[in-house]
Amino acid sequence: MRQSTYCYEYPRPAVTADCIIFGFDAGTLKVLLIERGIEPFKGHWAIPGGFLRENESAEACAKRELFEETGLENVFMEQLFSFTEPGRDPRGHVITVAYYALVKLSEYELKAGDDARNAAWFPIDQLPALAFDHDRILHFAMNRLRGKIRYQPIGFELLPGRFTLPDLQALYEAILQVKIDRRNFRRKINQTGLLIDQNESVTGVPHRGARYYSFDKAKYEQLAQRGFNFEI
Amino acid sequence: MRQSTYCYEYPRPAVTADCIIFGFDAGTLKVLLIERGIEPFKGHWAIPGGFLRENESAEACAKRELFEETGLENVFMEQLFSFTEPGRDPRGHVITVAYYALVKLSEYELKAGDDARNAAWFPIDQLPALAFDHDRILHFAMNRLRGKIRYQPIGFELLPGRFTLPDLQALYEAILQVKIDRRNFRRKINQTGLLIDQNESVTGVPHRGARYYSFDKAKYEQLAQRGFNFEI
DNA sequence: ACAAAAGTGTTCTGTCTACACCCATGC
DNA sequence: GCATGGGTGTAGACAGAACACTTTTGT
Repeated sequence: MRQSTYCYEYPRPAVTADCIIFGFDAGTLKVLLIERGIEPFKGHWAIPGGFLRENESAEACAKRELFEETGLENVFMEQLFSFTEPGRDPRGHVITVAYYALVKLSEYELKAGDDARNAAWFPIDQLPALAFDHDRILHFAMNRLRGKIRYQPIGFELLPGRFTLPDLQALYEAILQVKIDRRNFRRKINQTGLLIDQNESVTGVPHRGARYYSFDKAKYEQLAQRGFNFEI
Repeated sequence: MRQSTYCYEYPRPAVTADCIIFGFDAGTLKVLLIERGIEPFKGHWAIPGGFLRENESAEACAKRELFEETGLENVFMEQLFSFTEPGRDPRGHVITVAYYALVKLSEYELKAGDDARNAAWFPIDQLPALAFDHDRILHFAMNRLRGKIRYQPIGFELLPGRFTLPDLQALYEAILQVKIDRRNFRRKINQTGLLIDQNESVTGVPHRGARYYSFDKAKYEQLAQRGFNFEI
């Protein structure tokens, strides 16, 4: 049996790891939110997260939360920022190490269903009121994603293993919130030499079907080590 | 009188804020380090930092540490990363929210002298062995600085209010570790329109003295709000 | 045959790079 | 007058932006 209280000479804030989980579906960027079942902010939507366990790193905690909510593992995850102001949480001083993850919604669909808690995907421009300072954290994550997608090939983490160039372009347009010229976009992407042509096309659409490609991650990592810079 | 112990139902890691303090002097990028007077790592050099006080934000804590070590206030400071792995500190689970600060060494020189603890500036390429995982934190900070100086006008935070273009170029060369063409560098800087000519030159040197400039921070902030992007 | 989206090249413009000579100052 | 570093312009290469027509497919 474990002792029921932990005592320290100096006060310590509580520490949580929260994770903004982004997905991309039907041309729309989405985030996974959890409806809180307990106070404070009962009934509000919140970013998934929880308190660090004993001797658990924040990243391990965030990955655990992600797995519990989505069943997904081995996805792209990166530390975002730590929010440490007293007053963020009415229960006392709680500091949050925030992460963001990019998941392939196509893979997620298969595994969902363990919903003891109420979880839902919200389009990024149709968010409900959020608990705590989670709107601030989410804006932080959006800005990071917008900045990073331009010089790191992280967009592919949001698409299925096989995707089309129109898909990829729609993803960039949704995240950057700009229209991109089709010809210039394709040229830039092709110049990187990091797409593998799958020699297959979309079928069953009433127009020419787009070609499938996949991202050559191994090649990218080789090049990255030699100072190559992905830029869109 | 305050109670002598704090008890919580669940275990909590201890939280510190540490701050890498960068300075620039004589063409060299430097960091301020503290020689530890107590175990663990007694006698090793370490990044200044300390435990969060009750209801203190990590940023406030880092600023307090900075002021205690250097006497400087209102300097550029930014959150770097949080280090949360158990095992970082032999005393138990300690998570560190790391910051980095850029200080004008010219102003610092005036105020130094409150050295109860042993503090010293080390050139970035002549570092001693560091305590804990502080070498990792420092490399993190160097990479951030290198990345950020290219698209944010933070270099000016390391120079005196009045500086010359050769000074500025030396700063960029020291941080980016590349040689830059003098003419191209000057053109780029001038194109930003953010330097104010002080109509004065260096004197007392056995060659033509370089002109003094200052950085127009107010103008930059105006432009930044309208989407202007500083790029070198 | 037509509707709907995929695919493809060229021109123009502006920016980055490379490069060499004169200028001011103190000794 | 000479040694030292400060200051300046130009030509060629390259990359980004703008732009319109043809191709494929299902109905």
